Amino acid sequence: MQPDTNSSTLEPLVHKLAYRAELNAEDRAAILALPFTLKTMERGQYIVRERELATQSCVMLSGYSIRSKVVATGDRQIVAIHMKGECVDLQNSLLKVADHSVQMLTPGKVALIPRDEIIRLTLERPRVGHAMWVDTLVDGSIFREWIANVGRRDARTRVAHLLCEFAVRLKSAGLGDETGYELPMNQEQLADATGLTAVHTNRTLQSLRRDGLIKLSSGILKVLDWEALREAGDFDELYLHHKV
Amino acid sequence: MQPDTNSSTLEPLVHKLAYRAELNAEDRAAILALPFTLKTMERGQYIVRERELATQSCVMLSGYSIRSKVVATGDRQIVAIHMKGECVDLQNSLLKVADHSVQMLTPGKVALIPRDEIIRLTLERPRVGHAMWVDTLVDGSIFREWIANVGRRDARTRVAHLLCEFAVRLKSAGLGDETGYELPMNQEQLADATGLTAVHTNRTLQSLRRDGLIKLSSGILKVLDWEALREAGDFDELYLHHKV
DNA sequence: CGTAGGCTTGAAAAGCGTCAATAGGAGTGG
DNA sequence: CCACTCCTATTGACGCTTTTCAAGCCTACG
Repeated sequence: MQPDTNSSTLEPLVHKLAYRAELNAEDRAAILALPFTLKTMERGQYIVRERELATQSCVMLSGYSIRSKVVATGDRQIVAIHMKGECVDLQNSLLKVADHSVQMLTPGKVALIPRDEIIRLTLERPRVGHAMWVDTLVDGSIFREWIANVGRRDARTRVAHLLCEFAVRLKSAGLGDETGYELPMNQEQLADATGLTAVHTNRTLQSLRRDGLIKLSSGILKVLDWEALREAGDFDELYLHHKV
Repeated sequence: MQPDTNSSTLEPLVHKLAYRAELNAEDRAAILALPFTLKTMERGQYIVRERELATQSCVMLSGYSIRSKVVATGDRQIVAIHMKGECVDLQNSLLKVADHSVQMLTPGKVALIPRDEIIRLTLERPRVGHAMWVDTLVDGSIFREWIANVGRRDARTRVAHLLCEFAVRLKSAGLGDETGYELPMNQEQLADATGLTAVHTNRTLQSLRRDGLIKLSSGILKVLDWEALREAGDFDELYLHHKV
């Protein structure tokens, strides 16, 4: 089921898009034929910074990245996390000036594709354009769930929800499943993603551990009771639209 | 500048999309030629409910609507507000099963367009597809700002931010400006949009009034000091991508 | 062996939520 | 024109979740 995981081709993107809409062989070939620059990124390195002009789109080939915004008090809110195969910067590049930053969470490889090439491809091959559009709609769905998560859930629920989302998304990227995975974020980053402080995130994780839902140490998360975690996190994967 | 505001044609949609990408006369005509059902909606009426199958997309011709999600505790989070010209249900209809509800905030008219017709149009006229895609990307940008708003800003800042967003969006829809507008939400709805309680929203509004930033009574908001409100709300309209 | 980054802990304060009661205003019907 | 009702706004007192600040502790790694 897992496609070519060669980290030097756009195969992960094809895999992702083919999941969003039906693509024929020519469509796939056209995506693979996109010109791109391969770039090896370090942990913490910025792909785009807020207010910059973005002229390239970025596809994750390996590693993880986050999108974040900084508010007036200097606090940071992580608004999305991206993994293999995801297009992290269509948003910024199509809208020209970046309204948020994108930064590597771990080391990894990315493919930088000129914006104009993406646009050309979508105009020439409307089905590819449709797949990208649908993918953008799914991103939107995740954003909406995150709004609800930080807006209306308490700390414990928020954290559990995030851990559940990770499990499901990592599974479909072939990087984990409901029994556990490698969590690429530290507690401060979890806090920034859930709108909490690092201290409270720590206490919340302890509460989840104490109740036997998870085991988490040195970046390895073990889900001890998936159903309980799912319930604690008010998690319903519908919004991920994984089975289209 | 304002287009035909006839509330029985898709002109508001053309206006909106033409703002997102360049459309020629044929593109515009094709949009206007989309088959649709005109529907007059009452306040509070649902356009789509969470988990329903959505087969139609909905364009707002007049009035306001909200998207919302309900969490396990029964609390509601409003994740978006829509006004004239906006396509409120591409998200749900392209993704087939609705991951959130859409409901009228005020009475108004909407045009229901079969999903397949939208897809057909975007495949036949990639430029129209591109415009819709960009529009979806802007929606995403607004979602991200809302995540930051409810995740990292305090009550006063959140409310002020929302009031600022309204001013700018209403202005571009020709329904108000930075000096004031008709606010189509009550305090409970403001609370649901900002992730606060109605009581605390009330106190927050009073604080903004006391400081001479706004005047708000019976649904009419007057902005007494735009610069101060903007600052109080940590508001920077970049994320609305209004000047493409 | 020392340092740095991340994790953990405690105590106190703050912000926001909860509960419950009151007030105001618009519309309705007598 | 008044009485009634419904919906929304307002207020007060209290409690709880989360934040803040500050210190200490691990563990990986050079």
